[in-house]
Amino acid sequence: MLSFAEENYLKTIYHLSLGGEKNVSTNAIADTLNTKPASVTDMIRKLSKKSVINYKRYRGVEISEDGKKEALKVIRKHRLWEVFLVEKLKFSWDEVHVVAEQLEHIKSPLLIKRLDEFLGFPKFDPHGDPIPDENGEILNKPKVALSKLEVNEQGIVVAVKDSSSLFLQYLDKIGAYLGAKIKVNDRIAFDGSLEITIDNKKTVFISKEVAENILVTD
Amino acid sequence: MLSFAEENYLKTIYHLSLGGEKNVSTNAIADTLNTKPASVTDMIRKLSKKSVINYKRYRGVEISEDGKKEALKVIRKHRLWEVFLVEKLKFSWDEVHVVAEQLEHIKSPLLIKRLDEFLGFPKFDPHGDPIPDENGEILNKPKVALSKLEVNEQGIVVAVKDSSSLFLQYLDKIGAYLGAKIKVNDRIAFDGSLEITIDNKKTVFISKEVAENILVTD
DNA sequence: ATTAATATTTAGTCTTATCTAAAAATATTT
DNA sequence: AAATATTTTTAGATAAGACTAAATATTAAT
Repeated sequence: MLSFAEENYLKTIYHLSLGGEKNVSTNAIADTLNTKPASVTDMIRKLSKKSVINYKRYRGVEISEDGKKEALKVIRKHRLWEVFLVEKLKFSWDEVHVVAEQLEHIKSPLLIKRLDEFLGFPKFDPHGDPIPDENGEILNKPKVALSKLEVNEQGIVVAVKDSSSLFLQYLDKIGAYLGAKIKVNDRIAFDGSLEITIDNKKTVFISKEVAENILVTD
Repeated sequence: MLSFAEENYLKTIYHLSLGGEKNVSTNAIADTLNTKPASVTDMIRKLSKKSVINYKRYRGVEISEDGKKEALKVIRKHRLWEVFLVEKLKFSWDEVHVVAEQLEHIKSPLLIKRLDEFLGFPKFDPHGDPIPDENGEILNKPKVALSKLEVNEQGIVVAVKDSSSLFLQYLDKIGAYLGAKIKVNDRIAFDGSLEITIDNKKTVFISKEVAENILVTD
């Protein structure tokens, strides 16, 4: 059984290992967890002993199959709780993360089974990220940045790259909710900004940077 | 801010201080928490420094006003989560406690406010214990053991003294749910057992011991 | 009122998770 | 390829929460 801290490290390693390189560096882990590299080395030892990661000194870590399973369990819990908070308790997009960080560590398989049922077996969390099933399988539709669409193409908002409060609040303000349909009307050659129409109602301009941080599918 | 462990100690001290003596002994705390007296002394020091209890060496502890408030906050969370588990997630009486022990430590005032709303501002938990409000106020109807009723009197099941799984499962079996109306038909002089009718439907015999562990109000 | 029994505290140790400072290994630059 | 910079690890400390064993207070019993 993993401790809270161990679960957090493992989750971080899993997330980092999705971003390119398969070997995750000590510093990268320390940075995302706001701890010191020395602490990371200590924890890595423990996780390695529990064989949820593979580790060679000075060579970074690779998550094992077992570790991936454990990480996905935590991520499943996190995302299910986020759905609960938004759909049942009327939390806004940007308020859920901190609370879900705590709830994800509650140990009770029955609780998660029943929560899943209660929520109607959701497949995506409020940020549009897929919820792993009990076996750790993830449904993965191809996602593309809004900035990559051609003029007159459209897509459904399914996720964001930047999930800072500031960004999510901005999206709320312009009405670019999860599930919103966005059509690209025009691309301004000067700065790459876009004129878009949201849900066939509102037409706004967004910067290139914003468009790069909104992910859509068709 | 109190840690998980500190919250658990404080909750225990609060509960113990309701049972008669105002000064709670080191051993009593150790017994209910399944720790050793030496560990209790250590923790008592910490809690005393945070002024949630008053402590004099060898004289046991008394919970302070601040401490009472903190304890009631935790108890409020515990009982609200129990309502959620039973009413929304279809947990049975005897499954909720262990999970609520974990959920009660989640730190988010907003979460509890919204949960309370979502549940319709319940006043009692599934065991019939009152839920403190945001200010720590408890609604307290006088409760009496079923064994104390006269023949032909009746009452509503509002709580149990023994909340072990075995007992709760037995109550479920005979249909003596929270809120059930129980009428005492007869008292057997030989062993003090009772013949009762539950919800005007089912008539069963229960032992004196069982009757002493069911609490009712009128 | 001593003695015996019980309760409580102290002293010292362990584990988990963190830190700082220094040493060692790896990467990068010139 | 030697020198420099960066990354990672080691060594040693600290704080929380728990433990055992021994010492000290308090309470009960003769």
